[in-house]
Amino acid sequence: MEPLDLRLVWALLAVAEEQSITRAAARLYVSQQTLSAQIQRLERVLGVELLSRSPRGVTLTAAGRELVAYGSGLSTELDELVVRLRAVAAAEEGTMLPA
Amino acid sequence: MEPLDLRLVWALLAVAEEQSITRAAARLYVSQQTLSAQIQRLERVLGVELLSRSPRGVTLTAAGRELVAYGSGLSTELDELVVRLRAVAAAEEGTMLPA
DNA sequence: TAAAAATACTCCATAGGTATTTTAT
DNA sequence: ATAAAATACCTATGGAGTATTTTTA
Repeated sequence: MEPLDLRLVWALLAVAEEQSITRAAARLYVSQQTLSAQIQRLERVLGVELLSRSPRGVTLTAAGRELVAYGSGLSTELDELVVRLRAVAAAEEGTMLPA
Repeated sequence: MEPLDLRLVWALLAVAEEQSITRAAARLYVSQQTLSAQIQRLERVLGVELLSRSPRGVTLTAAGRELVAYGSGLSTELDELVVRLRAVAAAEEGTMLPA
């Protein structure tokens, strides 16, 4: 199975906040077309529609809201994880005997 | 900041189980060189050494063990998430009125 | 000195950009 | 008619493979 690309989840978070692919794209410094394709890629990998499209713009589906909720928490968790890893690595360095 | 690529984390899990890049590579159907590069990429992104290398093979650093522990749980969580998303999507479909 | 991992290189898949078309109010 | 998203097409970055070299117990 194709693995979940977290960049695409972060992209969805931006779309959710802006309630617009076009505006989120600007904020992410990518083109509207690219962000649109990213969301489609995410939907294809998950096999689930995340956005309802109309010429007025986009709204989250129930699955989209669920993923946004999970993704927000995950984003925080991963940031904390990286900090922890670096702390652990630094501590291990400290246990090395001087050359 | 460069985003964490989960495929690389799954690769580390395989290396941890096999305690060997070469054997893990075989299990993942990629070359030893590719898997070696993947782990280096992961280490570069995180800014942390995950493996201690020697001609005898590899062993996890403290940070490597921490990431393996976190990654194992995450793998399970994400599988469950996908199942949940599909269930939610199916339920929403059900609420649509027939055309 | 030999096994395990790292490096050098080549190639190709795919993510991203630009131009354009489609959609539905 | 118009503003938003989708599609078509092209390009280039970087991930994967093969051959080879390096490492140290």
